[in-house]
Amino acid sequence: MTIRQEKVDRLRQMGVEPYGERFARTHFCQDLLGNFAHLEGRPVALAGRVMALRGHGKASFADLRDQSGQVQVYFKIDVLGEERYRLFEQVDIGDFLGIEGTVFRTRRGEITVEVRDFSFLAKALRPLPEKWHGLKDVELRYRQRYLDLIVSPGVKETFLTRSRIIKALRAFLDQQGFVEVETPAMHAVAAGAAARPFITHHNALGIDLYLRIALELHLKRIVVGGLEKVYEIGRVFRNEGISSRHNPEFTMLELYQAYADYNDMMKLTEEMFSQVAQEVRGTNRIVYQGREIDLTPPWPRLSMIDALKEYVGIDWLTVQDDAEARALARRHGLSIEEKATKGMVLEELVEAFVEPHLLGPVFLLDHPVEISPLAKRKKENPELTYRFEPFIVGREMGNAFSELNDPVDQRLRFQQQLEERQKGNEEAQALDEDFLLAMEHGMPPMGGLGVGVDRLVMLLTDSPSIRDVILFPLLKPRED
RNA sequence: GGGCCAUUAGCUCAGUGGAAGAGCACCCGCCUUUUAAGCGGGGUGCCGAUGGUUCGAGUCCAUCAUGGCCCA
Repeated sequence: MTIRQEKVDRLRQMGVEPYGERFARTHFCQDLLGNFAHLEGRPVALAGRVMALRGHGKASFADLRDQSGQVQVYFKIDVLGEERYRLFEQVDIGDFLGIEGTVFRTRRGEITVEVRDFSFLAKALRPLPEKWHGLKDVELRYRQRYLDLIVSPGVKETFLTRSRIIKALRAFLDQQGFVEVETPAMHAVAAGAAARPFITHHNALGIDLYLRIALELHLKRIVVGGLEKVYEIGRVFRNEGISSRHNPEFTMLELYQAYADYNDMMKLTEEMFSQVAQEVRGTNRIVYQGREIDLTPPWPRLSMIDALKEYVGIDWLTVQDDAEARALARRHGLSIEEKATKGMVLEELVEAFVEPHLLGPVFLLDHPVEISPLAKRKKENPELTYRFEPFIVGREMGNAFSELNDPVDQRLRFQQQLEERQKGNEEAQALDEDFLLAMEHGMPPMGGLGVGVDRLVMLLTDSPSIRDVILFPLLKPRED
């Protein structure tokens, strides 16, 4: 570090500014590799970071990298003259240079630029990680993601793919006639999902606010207002633990379609996943962690009750009450709280014995009403709702329902959630009076869908951890 | 929250109670088509932190910190 600082000082003494300004680049590195026939002998101007140096006394090779790729550049004292060659001797691996020169091919066949002039765009004071093994320390990879992007193979591609996935989602929804909207991230009431919120404070208003845990209730207000197909792709925040599948802030896609139901949402989901996979992978048959998954629609529909019968052999329809449900689950080795209701037990059983087996893609449907306070009850069985979750590789990829639009029932459901909360369930949903006010003005029946965008990106980039698809995952600050 | 594992040079790692090491990177010298360039020389360190055991601790023990994996 001090040695590199001395080089900066030396350059300034030589009258050269180590931190340049605008540089008029004519080509990307990849252009030279892909179009050598047309560029041989022609002048080009490249800008990028020095990735390697191979000195030969009075001539030297360097590898210059830009976003498109990497190309070799050749500095020769005959061409540059002694003075500029002395400047070149101050170049380190990691520096940003702008170079001008002519394209040729070396004896060994490598496409190279013979440098006629160059300038320092940014001198690096710290070295890059080792070129061969790269960065193995995952903590360093996340804390200094810029280094990870430079030296770890595939990382840049993952995030470029993430960008293409989000573009493809937008393209699909726009093409289906959905309107993209933006709703507040700071809420007076954190509702719309079962999760604990982050609390923040507004000084001028003198009130606490919550970072949103879902997009749902504001998007529904918009449908009340007459926009019939809306979506938002946005960050939500949940104050919970961190794991390879959970980051406290993550990206949700939510969409709502008036006059549709959850069957329409299933069709939309499978078409959307399929189309996005085609767009970024070029196929419906993707491989995730060694398993092949075929996203071609239609996906199987499996009700929770049928799933329980199929995977565990339990006939749920014969279960009479909460106590019997709890006893049944305990016989299967689950520890169930005394206050758990029949519907909660059903969810526990399915989560424990069914979900891990759902390689999918498959829609798991018809969730109990107690755990689905925003979903419409099933006509033929009011203990259940028109709700589904798409599962792929045993992983919940989203959540959707025919949305409850009866304001009286909605109030009742919220109140049941409040009772839950009083019993100690900190994740029970909050009552959003302002949302009820909107619904009381008349909310059309609609289908709604939420998709965990990060999990979709994991699936389509074959990434085992959510941290592989979030550029800066949350970490504890370092002490020093 | 619980269990297991990791933390040594800028990076990747070895070092299993007795003199802090290797490769890359870096520094000095040589080298005008090399490419994980090469040749010769140089170790640049708070061994995560704090206590303890011991004649002696990178190594053993305890606590803490950060991270990873598994579980709740």
